Amino acid sequence: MINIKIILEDAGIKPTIERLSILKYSNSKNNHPTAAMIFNEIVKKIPTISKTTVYNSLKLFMAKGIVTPLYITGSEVRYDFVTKPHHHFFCEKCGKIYDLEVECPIFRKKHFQGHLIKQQHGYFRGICKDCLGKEEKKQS
Amino acid sequence: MINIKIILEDAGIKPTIERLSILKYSNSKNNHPTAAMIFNEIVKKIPTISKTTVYNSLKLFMAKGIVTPLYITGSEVRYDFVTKPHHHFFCEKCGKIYDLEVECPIFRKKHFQGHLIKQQHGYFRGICKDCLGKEEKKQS
DNA sequence: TTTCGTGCAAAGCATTTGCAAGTAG
DNA sequence: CTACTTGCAAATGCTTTGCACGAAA
Repeated sequence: MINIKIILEDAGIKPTIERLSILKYSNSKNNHPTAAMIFNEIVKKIPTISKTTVYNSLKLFMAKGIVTPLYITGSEVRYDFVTKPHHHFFCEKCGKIYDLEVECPIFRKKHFQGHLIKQQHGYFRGICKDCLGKEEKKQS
Repeated sequence: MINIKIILEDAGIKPTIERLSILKYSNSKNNHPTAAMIFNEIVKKIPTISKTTVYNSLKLFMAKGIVTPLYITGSEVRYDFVTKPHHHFFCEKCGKIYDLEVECPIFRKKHFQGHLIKQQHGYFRGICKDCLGKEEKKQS
């Protein structure tokens, strides 16, 4: 069980109710939400929250390395709670992003062809097993 | 030597001067340009060209599979002329994108954990060898 | 009091859309 | 004539910025 409050305190971030909610939501549902998804969910419980605060908080979390941005869809940033290194699969049908654990030597290298590698990330795109299942049902 | 005109004709696209220029530029410099970079370059030779035409043409090329979008920087789409499968390294200092040839079994799979994989892309970020070289010079 | 956090409104950018005028066959 | 292409201008959508109010130490 992860303690959200301690994560913020360890990073030197004051744990306000807004920040706790934002970090909790980006972690709990494991759905790699957009800023809009986070806002729409939290505004139900904290009606006074603004999008500015969501963006401010996410920016702060990124600076501290607590969340990472995923540029997988092209039109909007998805936020990923940082745990252990992993990769992502984006379903073009339902828009869901799955975590993938992939073993490959290149993903452990610090240098490649003279370049210093600070981040590496496997992006996969296609149709997820759930959506494939629905297609089969339709046809039968 | 690639014949740009034939590529367009084979794809069923009428090779107008604008489209030829756009495709030529996204291929020749091998710099994975943004729409703005393409526009700024071409407007020097064809002063009447509009950004709309650049976007229209790129959309058409993507629909035909002639170019692919790269969502590597987060703030803008970079366009990649499609040749053989490869991966990308983005330099945070100079913004340049390098092609990488990486061998890894996962990048050849069509299915993974039940998902249908249509595209896969290894995405690396850090500091390129040129910028590393410049840093060393400064310090000495 | 001084600093920090919040949030409204406006601005900024990349991209898309509506539509009118031009071109090719 | 008909279908396609171009390009201006306006709109859209995500994100950032300016600024003022309010809370905390």
